[in-house]
Amino acid sequence: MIDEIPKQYNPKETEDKWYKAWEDNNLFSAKPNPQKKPFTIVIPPPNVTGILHMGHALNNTIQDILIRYQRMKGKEALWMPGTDHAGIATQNVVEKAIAKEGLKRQDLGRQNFIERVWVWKEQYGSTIIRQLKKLGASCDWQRERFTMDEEYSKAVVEVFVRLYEKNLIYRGSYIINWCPRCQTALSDEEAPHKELQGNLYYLKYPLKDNPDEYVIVATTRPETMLGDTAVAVNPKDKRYKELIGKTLILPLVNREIKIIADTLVDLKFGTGAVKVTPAHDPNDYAMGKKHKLEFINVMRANGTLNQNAGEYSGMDRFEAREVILEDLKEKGLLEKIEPHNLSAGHCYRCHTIIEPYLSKQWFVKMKPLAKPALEAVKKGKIKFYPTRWAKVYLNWMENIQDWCISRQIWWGHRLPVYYCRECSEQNTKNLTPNTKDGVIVARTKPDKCPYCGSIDIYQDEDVLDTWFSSWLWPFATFYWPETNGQSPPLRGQVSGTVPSEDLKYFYPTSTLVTAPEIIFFWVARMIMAGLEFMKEIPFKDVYIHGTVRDVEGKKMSKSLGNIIDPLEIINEYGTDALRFSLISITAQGQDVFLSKERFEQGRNFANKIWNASRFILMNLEQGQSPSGTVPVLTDLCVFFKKEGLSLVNRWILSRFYSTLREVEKNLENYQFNEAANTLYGFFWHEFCDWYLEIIKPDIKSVHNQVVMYKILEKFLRVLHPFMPFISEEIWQRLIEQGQSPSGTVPVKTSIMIQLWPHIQENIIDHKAEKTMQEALEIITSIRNMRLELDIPPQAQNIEVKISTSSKSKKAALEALSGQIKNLSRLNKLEILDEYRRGLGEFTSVLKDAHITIFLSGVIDIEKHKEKINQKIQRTESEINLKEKMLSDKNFLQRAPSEIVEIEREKLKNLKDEAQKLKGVKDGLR
RNA sequence: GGGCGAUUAGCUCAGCUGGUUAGAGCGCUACAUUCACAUUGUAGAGGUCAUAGGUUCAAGUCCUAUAUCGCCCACCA
Repeated sequence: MIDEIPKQYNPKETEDKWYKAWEDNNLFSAKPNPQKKPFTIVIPPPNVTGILHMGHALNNTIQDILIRYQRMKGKEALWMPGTDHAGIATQNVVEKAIAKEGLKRQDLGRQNFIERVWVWKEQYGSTIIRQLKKLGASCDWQRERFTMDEEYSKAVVEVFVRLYEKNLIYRGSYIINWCPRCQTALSDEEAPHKELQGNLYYLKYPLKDNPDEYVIVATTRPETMLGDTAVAVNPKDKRYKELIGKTLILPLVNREIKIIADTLVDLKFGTGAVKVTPAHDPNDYAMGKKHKLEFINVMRANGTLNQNAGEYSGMDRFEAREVILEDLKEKGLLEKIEPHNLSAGHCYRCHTIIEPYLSKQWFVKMKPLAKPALEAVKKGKIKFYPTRWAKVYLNWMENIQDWCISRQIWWGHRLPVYYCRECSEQNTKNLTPNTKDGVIVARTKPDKCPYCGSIDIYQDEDVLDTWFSSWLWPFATFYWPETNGQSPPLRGQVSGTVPSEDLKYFYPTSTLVTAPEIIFFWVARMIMAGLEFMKEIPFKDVYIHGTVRDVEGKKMSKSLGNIIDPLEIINEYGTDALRFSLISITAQGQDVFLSKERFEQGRNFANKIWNASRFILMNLEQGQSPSGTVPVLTDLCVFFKKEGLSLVNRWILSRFYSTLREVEKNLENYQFNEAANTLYGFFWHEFCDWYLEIIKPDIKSVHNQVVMYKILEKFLRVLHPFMPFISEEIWQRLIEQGQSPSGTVPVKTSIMIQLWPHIQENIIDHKAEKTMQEALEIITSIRNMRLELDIPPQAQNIEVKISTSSKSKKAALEALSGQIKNLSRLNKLEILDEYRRGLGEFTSVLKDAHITIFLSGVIDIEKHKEKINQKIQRTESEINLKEKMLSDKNFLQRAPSEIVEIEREKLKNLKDEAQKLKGVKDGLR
């Protein structure tokens, strides 16, 4: 049977097999259980158009670690999965697809187009879900949600109506961010500013009274001059004082515009005179309102100029810019062009430069929602990890602007807004002013107008911002607002669970794991929505992880071609390797710089675990201990009372529990890399490199059998959240083999539902750890000496004497002498309590021990002397430092006495060591 | 313009609340293959902790500047 275990771990043979087993046995599902505390994570829903990238891999690995850990800790752990309909992104993808057939969405019409999107969604929308499964994500898939599910959409409508009724949603004409390519309004967050290399154009606007005189204005977007309706100067500006109130002739259009005074104008910028285009700039818009200027829109939705642009009508905005500059230049009205760096908003979906555009949109009033959300973080009800993100959050929240939520696209939640044609006509005629412009906001389409009774009613064409549904994710996924238990059945039919109970039980959720880019879009808004609609925070902790970058620090993106595909890594190295490598290099909240080679570490670790386990399985007695008195799996505590354990076993057990404690602490503090590295170091460098090597010759002893088995078994459980597949594979083999005939042992079940090992404080033995540490140092020194003295590795006729004046150390060394001989490949070892120098020997000095090696062959005495000399020098310089320190009155007075004691002790040891070294040196003649 | 982060070994990075000799992975050097594992083992080399001040008995760690790189936010037309 053992022979069947291959020498190399093959992830492909285990991963799909175990994932299927977990799913088939419903191990991911969670439901309210009054016996247990809940632990809930809602997944940041990936876009349906998404394909798994490293960011997802990192994000979801972290969540899976948390969920698996808490599940093993005995919590009812729910990881709620789902996808986001991603309005603009998805619409763009499908538009591209139909473009291949030579079609535009307008050719299909709204209804048909949306049907196409649904078809697309059914076909490709589960790609990302399948990929998350490859990653080992233990989501409760029976609960999978989609932001356009029927029930979810009800929540969206409900929220819109409630906010409208509270006067927190309004409609109005404002300058918004317009993407001429997507042809929709965007929120401020969706139009991030990027630096652009542009120009500052100085244009001359002639005075009406005196066409030979000009006011020169500076602009970065000269094409908007066609919509200018004023020129503004600062009232304090002496240069223009005389001109305020005068009239200018707007070139090319020959419109008369006034010079107005406004403090908004910066005296130092440009010429101090600014052209005012109220329909195309937010500042100008404000001035336009204030000074009652005319609003002239010169652009169409697609970014071409409209009929107000006269002869430039039909040109693209950037094409028009060039032509207009040409024309101005011809008329001598272009003063100069200066290079100028500016920043402009870019569409976050298609990267087109945003046009500030006057249009009628729907907005959410944010200040009232922000207030409690600010408090929640300020009072520490919600904590950010790392804490610095709280500042970012607070800063944004304090300066929050109203949220533009209407989008002029087709894919999304249509606004629950209806218009009565009758009323709006009446209203334009100003006959019935109390009909709210015929606007009806309702949960379902009304049969007739509540104002006038007309049945001529139509729904608003626009859809809502995707984030207007995502911000409800922590509770809408539990079928809020249904609360009467009569809600729609869960997908996959989990019987006995009623959604309202779920919401009560699992909300507020525990931890949200996400990336910094999404704090404003999603995290902040979820907090506002949770507090507004649930009257409670949506989550307690927010863990913000870093961005995955390439080795040069660039964000990984398709267009840069610097992507490392997680699926390729899974294919090549295995999922566990991917997860472990990612986690081990991700310091809390720091960005991750990745190259493919990084994943070798995880693969190698998996292989190490595999082979160590293979070794243990090969050497593990079946079922019962050889003596028949000690069942292999008897609880350690009971066992220890009966039998005294060797130092080695006490040491490794203590090390294991110390490690476990460290890992737990790290996980509770969201220090995943620390946890992973602690585990790695323990298993590889302590358990494998030392422990297994030490016990190898005596591996069949009862103690060694029990301890080796117990540590592997417990280690696998601790490893499981990090490397779920390999831990399960080995666990299954181990449990089967280790099972005792008495049947008192854990039944053969999945590792993922086992309990996390309990820290047995009484087994942590610092003294044993220290003694062992020193013994290991001695072995290392002997090995080192062999190399230094060029003793061939095969040579075994080596004699060593270890002399120490410490009685306890002597006892420990005596107990370990067999192992020391073995690991240092010695033929004879003596432990003495006093060092006596003799001829033909070579001695190394440790803190309180001499190691003397006897050789009859040829050796390089000079080389050895040199080494000793170096060591003496190093020790003496250290002694100097310490002496200085210990003669410093300030130090003695102010440092805590323990520290002083430690330093004194250290100095004593150093002096001792120097003494011994000198003795050894003298012994070399 | 405001804010945040980074600067530690050849490379990529850890180092939590100041306190023994600053760590890891990769790479490098030497040696090792009847050994669970060469995706390995043993041993080793390699660091003025960006710079300058300061606080402290004590600074990689705290404070203040400076430099370089990166990110986020902002209505300089």
